[in-house]
Amino acid sequence: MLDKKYNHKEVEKGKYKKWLDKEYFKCGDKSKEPFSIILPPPNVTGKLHLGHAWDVSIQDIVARYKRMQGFDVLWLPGTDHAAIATEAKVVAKLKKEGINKYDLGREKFLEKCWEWTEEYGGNIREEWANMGLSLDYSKERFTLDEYSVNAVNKAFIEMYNKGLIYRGKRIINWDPEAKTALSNEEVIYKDTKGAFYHIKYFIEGTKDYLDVATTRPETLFGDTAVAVNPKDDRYKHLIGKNIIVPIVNRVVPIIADSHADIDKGTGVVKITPAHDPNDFEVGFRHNLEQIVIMDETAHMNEETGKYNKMDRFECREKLVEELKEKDLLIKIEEITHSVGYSERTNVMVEPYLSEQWFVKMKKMCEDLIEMQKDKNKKVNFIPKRYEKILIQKAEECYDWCISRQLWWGIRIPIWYKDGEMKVSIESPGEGWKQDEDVLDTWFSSALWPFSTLGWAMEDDSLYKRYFPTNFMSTGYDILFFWVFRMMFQSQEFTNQNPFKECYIHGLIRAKDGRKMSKSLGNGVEPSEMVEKYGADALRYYLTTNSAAGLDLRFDEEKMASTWNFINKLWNASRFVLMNIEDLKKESLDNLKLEDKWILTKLNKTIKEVRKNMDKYELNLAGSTLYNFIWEDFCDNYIELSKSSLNDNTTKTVLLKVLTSILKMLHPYMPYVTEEIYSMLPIKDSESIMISSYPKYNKNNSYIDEEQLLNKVLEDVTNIRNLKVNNNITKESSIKLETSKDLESIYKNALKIKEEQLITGIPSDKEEYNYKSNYINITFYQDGKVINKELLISEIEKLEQSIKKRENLLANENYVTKAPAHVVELDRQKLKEEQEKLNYLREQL
RNA sequence: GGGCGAUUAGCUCAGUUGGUUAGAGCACUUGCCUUACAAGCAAGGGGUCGGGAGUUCGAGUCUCUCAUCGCCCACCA
Repeated sequence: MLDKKYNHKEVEKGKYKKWLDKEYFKCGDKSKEPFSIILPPPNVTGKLHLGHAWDVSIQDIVARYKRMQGFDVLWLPGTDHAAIATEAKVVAKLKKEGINKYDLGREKFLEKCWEWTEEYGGNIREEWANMGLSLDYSKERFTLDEYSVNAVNKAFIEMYNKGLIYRGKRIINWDPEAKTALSNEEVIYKDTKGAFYHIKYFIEGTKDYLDVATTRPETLFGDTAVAVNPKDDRYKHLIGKNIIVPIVNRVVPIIADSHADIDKGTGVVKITPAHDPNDFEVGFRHNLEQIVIMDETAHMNEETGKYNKMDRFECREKLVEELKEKDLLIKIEEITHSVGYSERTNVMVEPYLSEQWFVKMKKMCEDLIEMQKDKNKKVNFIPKRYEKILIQKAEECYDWCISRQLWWGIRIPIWYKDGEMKVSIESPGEGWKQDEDVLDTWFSSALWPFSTLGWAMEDDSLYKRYFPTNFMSTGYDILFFWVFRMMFQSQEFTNQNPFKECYIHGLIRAKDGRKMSKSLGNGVEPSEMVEKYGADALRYYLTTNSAAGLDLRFDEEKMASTWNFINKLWNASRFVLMNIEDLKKESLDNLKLEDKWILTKLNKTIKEVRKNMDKYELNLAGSTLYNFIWEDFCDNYIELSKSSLNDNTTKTVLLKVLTSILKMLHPYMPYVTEEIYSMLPIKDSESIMISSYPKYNKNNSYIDEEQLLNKVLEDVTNIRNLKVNNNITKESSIKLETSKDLESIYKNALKIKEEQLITGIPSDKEEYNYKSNYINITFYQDGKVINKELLISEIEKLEQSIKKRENLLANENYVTKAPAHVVELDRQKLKEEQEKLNYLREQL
């Protein structure tokens, strides 16, 4: 016997281990059609947050659904070394111990990183288990294992040989804290208070100066020109003359370049080719010298004279003082402008001239756009709009900086000796030195859908069977970081897209709509919710409370109401199990009206749920189930079944409906459905996980009976309403006229006792009547206080409705143009309303 | 500057190719311990679907426009 209350801790205990022991999560049944999902690998040293919990719930639902439909499902788990994020954490930890990364040396430092990975790597696996995820752990991968490293090397070498990867001295985004280059995607722009510093630049040999405005005065040490727009009449005469950079007193040319915007600031712009991406381009066009004025920690270098070794911000302050003193500062105009910060270390990014490795993007972006136009090859995005966003990104693509001056990662397979350069995994021989840099962590992630399957391994059988994968799910925040890059890399190396469907979900927000973050202290841990409400409740809540692609505000009240729903399921199951214990053999020979009704509703529900599951509309499938279970099954069918619980047919219907409900809920709520399923007296498999998903069966539909009981239940509601409104008690006498078939249903639903029934009409009582096509019922009791107001307002409402409908049906356009069944429904409805109106008028 | 999304009940949100009276959870009112469940049951109240215009027999849904909030990209001397 089940407990009276659902206890998620009891229910969830031990089940995951059992599934693992039985190897239900393992793929490989060749007799079945393959279906594959690759889990987006979380940061190995991170924690599972609610966003992950959402993401993995979606995937597990799809995996379990497909498995129950008879697919050979591979859901491959893995973790990411997350180069910069992990390295930053290890550096911070060492710092606390008073150890400097560079003193430790590369090899020792990597040992520390591996230790860290071992220590924290288990956390993630534990949290996957808590969520009940049906991952095939025998295929688990890590972005630094040989599957990934081999693939990265193979891909790099191929791209290098094709000329898709090149080395160049460019302005990149430099993180002076982590001392590494970043890709554009790793820079976050934030509005920051700053100022325009207007500085006097004297024209050579004159006492005239130009007002040059800059937000970064300290970069003047690197100025090698001042530019004006060639069309700017104010300065035309100065083009070709020289100007003197203040403080350093360097003589530089005044050049004409369209980069200078006539309407912006003073129209004069200083050019610092080594410290600004636009200036770099200008410098390139005009063949200007590039003077680097900072070191890799964003401290000033020897080019800056007395400011040498000073921090960039301190230098700015001191330099402005000096400019003031020397009367070179015209004014300081405070502004708010957006400034780039490093995604990981949160320090202000410095545009920095350095030698880096890049992936040439133009051709691959064009190919991606082309492939997206091919119906058979494209990735289907859910929701669709993300395809457009991706194409826009591809249209304005720029080259991808892939080298990172870090140690934790996959090293670039390039070797140098005496100015020569060779691409190779192993050292080409004596005296060759490998490039010091590692690759952007996203370079390995981009290959993930096929590297994990053994694309670069001798045994590529998994790759052959499961690639391309069927389904990918991820948040929109990594659309450009990851989805985009997986697509072009996969297209480059396999000529096809890495997945057929790509489900994009939003971000989890706090209840007030703000981002969940450590600093705000409003974060919610999934493990906390699992503890409090169970994994089943968390999974169902996350996947049924928003539409695809939109953010979700986390609301613990809804978690609680999800728990209530499971408790409802639990108790309905309790009721069914209590009453079918002795069911030996299923039998449906004696179907009553309510049996046909619930079986038809069930059949419709199966159809609807499957339709939505197939479209990955998990919220719609979920709410269809919710309504069916709570309203149709619990509130109506179970109540009606109570009068015939000894009947084998009733028992069978209860079992059948419950079994189907459990199966359809299983992808959402694996634990509780497994628990209840295990107690069913008759079932088709040892675990619900490996049972088959309910199928729509058109022979199981009794449309007429369904309609009839729907009407009867409407009557029941109306009669209950009449009773409530008029205070009709259990002691009232009742005259009941209805058909034989419906009598017991009405009696049951309205809880009419035999002794209340009378045949004559008592003269001294007041009467209350309700009549429809199926029933004519009158209640008699003393002391009538007619609720005239209520009756009148009801009549008024009805009259309005009738008028509206009559007008509609009088409209020839409507009658001729609208579909026949819609018009027919209106006619029927009108008839019913008119009958009801007559009735109400009589009562008044 | 370019683009995307949101705006529906007091709150948080669903709403499929345009088609009966726009739904749910929570909150609210009234009455019930009816032996599956009081974390429940029964009956209710509450919405001119952000504003305006258009297409249509018919618009929460399609088109245009305005507003507010949010996000992404680009620029940022």
